[in-house]
Amino acid sequence: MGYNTKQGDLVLQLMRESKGKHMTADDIVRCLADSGCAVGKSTVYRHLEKLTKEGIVRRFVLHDGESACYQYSGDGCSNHYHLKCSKCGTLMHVECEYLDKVAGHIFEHHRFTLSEENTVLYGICSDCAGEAKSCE
Amino acid sequence: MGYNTKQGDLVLQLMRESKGKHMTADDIVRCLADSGCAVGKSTVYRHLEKLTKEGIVRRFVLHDGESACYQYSGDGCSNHYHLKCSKCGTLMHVECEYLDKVAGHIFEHHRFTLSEENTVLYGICSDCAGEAKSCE
DNA sequence: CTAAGTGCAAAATGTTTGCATACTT
DNA sequence: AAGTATGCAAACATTTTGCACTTAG
Repeated sequence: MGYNTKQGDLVLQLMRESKGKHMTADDIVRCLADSGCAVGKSTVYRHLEKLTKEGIVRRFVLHDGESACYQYSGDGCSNHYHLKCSKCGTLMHVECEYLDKVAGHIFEHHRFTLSEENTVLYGICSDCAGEAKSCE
Repeated sequence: MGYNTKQGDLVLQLMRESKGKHMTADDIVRCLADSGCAVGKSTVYRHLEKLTKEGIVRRFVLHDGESACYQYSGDGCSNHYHLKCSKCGTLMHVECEYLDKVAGHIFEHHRFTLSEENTVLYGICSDCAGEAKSCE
């Protein structure tokens, strides 16, 4: 896979541009197609696998049966937490110094290496909390 | 689903007996079939979904594309955090003042009401972190 | 008797693979 | 030219769903 190809560049470039965000394989396929540079689904998967192995991209699964997400991990990738509302399903991305310390606490006091990107904090978002409990 | 059925009992009973262990839906189907009490796959899925909603069983996704695991969560599992090792699957129950404050922080700063009992923190336990990375 | 539960097989994902063709080097 | 990468379609695995049939209340 040493060859340099248009498709490989497109995938890497998109991931790099989307630093901070995470997207599913399908998002990537659609995004590339929308920008007029369609790349085959299998090709996208193959590049994502390669990039993941190389550590350039990180792969993680947000609970349930949901599909895998990929995120550029390149340089100083700011880890962020995910808050998911159990009612409406909204996923919130949170960057927060205080929360970053939590991983440190857990490691020091509970001897457990927290994986922020694989962890989803469940609860109720303000919209759902404020409204009547009817959307269940 | 108020009805009491043989199949429902079998699934619940198996989960209860397997307290501490976790198994995939397929494990459960196979296990029941092996003990001479075959239960249809869809029925097993339906009961697992119900039990999960009721909080009697907890659902996990340990790794990437792997299938979901279910574990009896029985009684008194509220008010503390769960740490799940992505390698060995061990579930740790953690009570901790510091972590209790996290929910407060999230509510105040991110307007999100965290649900401790529905949240599982994923990472690597000290046993797995200490050993060679061979159990993958 | 009526509503709910069961289980098969088919559909619906999300991901991987086989293979002929196109592209890199 | 020789070997890789691509992309379609088919294969896969897991979970969900449609529907006729059984069972609990």
